[in-house]
Amino acid sequence: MDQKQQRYEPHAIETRWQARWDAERVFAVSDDSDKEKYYLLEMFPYPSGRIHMGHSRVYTIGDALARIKRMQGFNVLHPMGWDAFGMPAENAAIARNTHPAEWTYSNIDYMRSQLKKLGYSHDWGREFATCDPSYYRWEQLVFLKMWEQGLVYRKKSMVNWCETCQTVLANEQVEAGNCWRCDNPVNQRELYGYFFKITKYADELLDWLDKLEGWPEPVKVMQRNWIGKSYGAEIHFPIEGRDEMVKVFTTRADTLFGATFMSLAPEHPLALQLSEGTGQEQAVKDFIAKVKRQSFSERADDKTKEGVFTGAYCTNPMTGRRMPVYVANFVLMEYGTGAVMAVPTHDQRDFEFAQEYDLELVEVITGPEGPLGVESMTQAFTDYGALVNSGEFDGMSSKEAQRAIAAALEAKDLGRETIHYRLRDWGISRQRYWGAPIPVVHCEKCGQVPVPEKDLPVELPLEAQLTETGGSPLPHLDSWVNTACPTCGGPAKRETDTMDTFVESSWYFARYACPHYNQGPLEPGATNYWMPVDQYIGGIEHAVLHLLYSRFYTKVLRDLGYLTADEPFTNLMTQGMVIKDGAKMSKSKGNVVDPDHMVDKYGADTVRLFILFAAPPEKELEWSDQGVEGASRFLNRLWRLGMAVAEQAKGVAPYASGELAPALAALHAKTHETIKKVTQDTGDKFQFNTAIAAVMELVNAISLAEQDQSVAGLPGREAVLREAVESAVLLASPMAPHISDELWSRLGHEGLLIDHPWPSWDEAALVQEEKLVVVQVQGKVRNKLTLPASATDAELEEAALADEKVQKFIDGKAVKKVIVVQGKLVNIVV
RNA sequence: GGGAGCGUGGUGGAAUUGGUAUACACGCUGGCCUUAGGAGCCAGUGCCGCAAGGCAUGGGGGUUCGAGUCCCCCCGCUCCCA
Repeated sequence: MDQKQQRYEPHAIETRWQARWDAERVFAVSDDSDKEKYYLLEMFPYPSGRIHMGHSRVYTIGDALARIKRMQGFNVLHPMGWDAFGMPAENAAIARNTHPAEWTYSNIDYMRSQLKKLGYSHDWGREFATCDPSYYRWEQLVFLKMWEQGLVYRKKSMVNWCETCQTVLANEQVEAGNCWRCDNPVNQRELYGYFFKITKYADELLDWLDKLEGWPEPVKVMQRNWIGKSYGAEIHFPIEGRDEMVKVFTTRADTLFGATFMSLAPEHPLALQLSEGTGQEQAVKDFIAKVKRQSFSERADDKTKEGVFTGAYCTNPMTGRRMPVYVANFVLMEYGTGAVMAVPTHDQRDFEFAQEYDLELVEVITGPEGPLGVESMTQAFTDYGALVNSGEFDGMSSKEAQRAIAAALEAKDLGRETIHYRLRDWGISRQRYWGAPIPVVHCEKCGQVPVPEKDLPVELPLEAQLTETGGSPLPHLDSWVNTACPTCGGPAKRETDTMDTFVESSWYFARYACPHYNQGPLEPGATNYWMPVDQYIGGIEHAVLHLLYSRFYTKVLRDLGYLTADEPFTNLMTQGMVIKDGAKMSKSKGNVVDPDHMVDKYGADTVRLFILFAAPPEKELEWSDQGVEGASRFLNRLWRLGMAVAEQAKGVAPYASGELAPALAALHAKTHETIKKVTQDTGDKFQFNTAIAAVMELVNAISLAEQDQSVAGLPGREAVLREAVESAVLLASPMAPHISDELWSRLGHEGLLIDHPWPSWDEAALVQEEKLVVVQVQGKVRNKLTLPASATDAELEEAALADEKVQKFIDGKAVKKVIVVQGKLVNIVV
């Protein structure tokens, strides 16, 4: 062995082992196995150019778990690929005068090499990029099948338009009025687009959340809120002098008798119409224009409740009251019907609005304390209660009245009980180039015609030239746009919108089961075996985006007969962000740490170990250069000990049985305690931080024992040391796989640790002869006694009472009570 | 405004069903070794106190033999929804 190799040299070691893993294809899996399957998946990356710290974290967490499961005897699928369509490719292509495809594929090549440098156990044989026609052709096929089932439709509607991105966004992709990707304000525009009927699955998506026991509660709550199922009534308010109704959805039909005016969203089609000829037309126009200039947050701010009278009136269908119709900024077109029956006595926003514009108050619900009196109300009474001033419904509870009033309205054909969902259909049309073409052609004679299956894929034309103005080049690419109608053969034009890239990520996880299958999107045998994903890992920012779309799409695939799984992900883990100096890493803040630089400086094992050690996975991780140094120091320590023991215990088998001196018995016990702790901390929980702490404790204990002169030459010393070191190496291997494989080989083993069984602990080794018993007086710790483990509770009590220090605190007082806890604690009450 | 979560040393963070608060690591202090130290090893490190001891898990109450953990109120921070 050459002298140089005695030192821990991470780069040499890592290159060597990565080459061997690659050459032997050790991470390739098949579904032909007697072992139980375990499908572990991290959210796949967008090939933006370089791996960032967030990627390193999610893939390190996933890799540690994948390796543990593999060692524990599972047939582990751990694939990797690329979410490769998307706008950054277009922007980069324009900026660099290249093509999105070229930019994307070169990024993929670079990022793949980065991931490999981190030593992840991905099965690269299953890699694919979603921008490859062999992938998106199946998405187009599913689109056609969805079309047949009425799950896709085209409509003109008000849509969210991001000016910066020059495209439409789905509701889920608008965050606080801004674009989820570029964070610029989103405005409304009327456009044609294709929609997936996710609303048809609203109930199933909601109900199944209760069965997803392996999902974090916050994510489920967010999805529940997003779906927003509410029971209530639709109520029609006839408009005075017109043959039209204002339709309203309310969950508080019980307050109908208190509705004294009507509030419309500024975008409501009736808002302007109703003001025509009333003299209020200009005022309404000005107000709408003003609201349009307001940002989302200004509008949502409770303090700025503003409105304007339209000059028109509608009629309360129960009381016949004449209700002035207002346009109000706090009413949003996106929710409900864009119109709110205003009950100022029992809704706080309506109350404030009524105060501002001096509108009438009628109290119709009373609480246990009786009526508040409209004169003295300082805020709305929003609780449920008993009805008053409500005619035949007086005395009913809110709950009873809601149903009774809805029934009464239905009898008059002016309303009905109904269920409302906040969830809207998923708009998937994007006015962008770098995406999967929507397989439809538009014929003057036949209208919209789906492309026949045999003509798939509709390939994205790579010859398109992007222009600096940003829009999609597809509408201008005549050679591609002009085609023949599949039905009549006449001239037709291709749809030039592409699909939302969230469609690709809604089924990639299933495609990993059969990435090369070319008879359809999914091969039944493979997906039946692998799906659903047993453990999914990714950022919580996708709680109502990717994670909701994927659930929906999985159910669609199931109903189309492509899958049998009901849900895509059995267990979900959402990892926290990586931050530096208390803030999210960003170029503008200058606090970005590049994982590549860290790997170059310290090696992949150190980076991985630090990432896992610094924080539990679901929490934020504060990057610390000193913390990385600490991880590096630990690996150096492990290396030195491993090498020392390899030398001293050459040819010695790990300890199995025989009498041991107390110090050696203690190390043997520590070894098994550590195996137990690491197994438990990493198994169902993902507490790699405490697992690593336990391995560090073991290594500290080995280090002490190795230097302990009092055990030198004693029987079993080398065997115990070997057992301890080999255990430490095995337990550390999922986190720091390269150094572990290297030490394993230096310890005289042939195989790879990934193929080695996970160590098991011996309960007998954990049994100690003596126990530390804490003695309290009045609940305060007064002494700690070392007593035989066999001591009974009575003996513990006796020993505690006899103790000098304890006596001092009892101070001659009468002992009232003694509590003994399972041979580890005695509390004396005086 | 509504909902959820979180507040533990100088720092990141540990603490089974309520049972030794501060594991592990960083940082810091002192020492050893060294031509040197961004290496290694040893010791110390919650606060007050010479000590005995007392006080400490955002603040205040409560339940309990015993509370970081359970309950109530308040303060602060974060996230989601409006």
